[in-house]
Amino acid sequence: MRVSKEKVVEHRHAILETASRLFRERGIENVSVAEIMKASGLTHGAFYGHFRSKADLAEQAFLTAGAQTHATMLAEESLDAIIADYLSPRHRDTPARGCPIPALCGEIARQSPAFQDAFARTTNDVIAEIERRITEPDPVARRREAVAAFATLVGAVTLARGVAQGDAELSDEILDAARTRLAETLAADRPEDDPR
Amino acid sequence: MRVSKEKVVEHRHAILETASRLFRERGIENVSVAEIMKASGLTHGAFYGHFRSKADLAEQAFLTAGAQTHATMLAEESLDAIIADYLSPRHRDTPARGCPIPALCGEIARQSPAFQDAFARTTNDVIAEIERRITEPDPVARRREAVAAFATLVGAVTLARGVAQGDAELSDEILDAARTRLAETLAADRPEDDPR
DNA sequence: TGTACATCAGTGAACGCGCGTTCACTGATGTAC
DNA sequence: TGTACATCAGTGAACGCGCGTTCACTGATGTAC
Repeated sequence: MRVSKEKVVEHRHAILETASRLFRERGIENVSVAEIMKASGLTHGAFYGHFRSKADLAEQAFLTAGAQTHATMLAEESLDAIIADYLSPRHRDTPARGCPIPALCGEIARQSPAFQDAFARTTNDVIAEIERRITEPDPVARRREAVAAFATLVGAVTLARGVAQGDAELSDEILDAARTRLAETLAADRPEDDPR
Repeated sequence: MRVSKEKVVEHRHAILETASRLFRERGIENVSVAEIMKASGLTHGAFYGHFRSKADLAEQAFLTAGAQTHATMLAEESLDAIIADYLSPRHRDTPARGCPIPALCGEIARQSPAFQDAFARTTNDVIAEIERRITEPDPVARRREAVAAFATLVGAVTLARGVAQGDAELSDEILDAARTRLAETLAADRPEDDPR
């Protein structure tokens, strides 16, 4: 049956949020359209009134999650705070609410060119947000440090999630080691801030 | 029709090698049993004479790839050579022959507990191989550096693969930045070797 | 060494299942008068 | 403001397809004599 215009907007929003959450939690290919629609309080047939295809939804859900992550980073004052959040057990254990980059990185190669472009752009945006908080004066070195730092963040979260079930201690160790390493690199960038 | 005992061994080996290659290239869930068997020169029905299930094959294929990667690392003299290999465009572009850890990390959470244990063990083995080549005398700091270095390696390869189609320049930049960062960390560990 | 037969690796049709997507239908919403 | 009707969001059955897995059958291998 037909529903009000307000409900249509609400439904579209619910589908996007549910998909964004489930895709990060279990991967795009492991979540079905029917499951997303059921979790959004609708039946699967209504899906194609809101999105052109599952691939279209996946791309928009990624952008939604990317924008939320970017906004969270903008709100953080210091790079230390961003790193602490990114490498927290909480971020490792709740990918559904976390950064979509490590969550979906492995599936990107099989997505559409438009999705791959969006993924690369979001990655660049996040790196830029890190760079803005590095005090190193040389712009080339600063950019390089930001890229390397993000690689460490993504690798630590990805690996920590991968070994979480098989070796919980190693998982914690990975997060701690990455945090310590990044803190040392940061400190070296601003010796005047670090009295050691 | 029945085949010779030698052929049986050859067939099992072919299935394992093909699966190991295809799983790393496209992920376990995106390669079918039928495709593996066809690429191994057999029909899908013969599969269950060699392996109990696809999950069983996946676990053994991972261990095969892990052992090969471990052997390659053992053959490398220096940590710099290991890092250069791991962060090479060649490793990024041919996951089928590369380290199975970044290739399969994202799918591990959905595999059997036995598989997850094997994944964590292999990760620990690779980290130990890195640690053995770090000159830092304090064992706690040395272990920490090895764990952080591997997180950076895995993150750089994973991210570089993720953005390879969408932004080839960024992909190269990620590999270079991680290599530079690790080289600097390494140099700091052995100031007597680094005249700068 | 040669023959007869039991063994069993491989074949390919078939299974039940879940997937993404389509579509005829329903009935509440929104609009024209 | 009240009524008649056109619109269209949502429903649920149905589609073709590929998946992992099973199984009756085939015919070359390996063995007992």
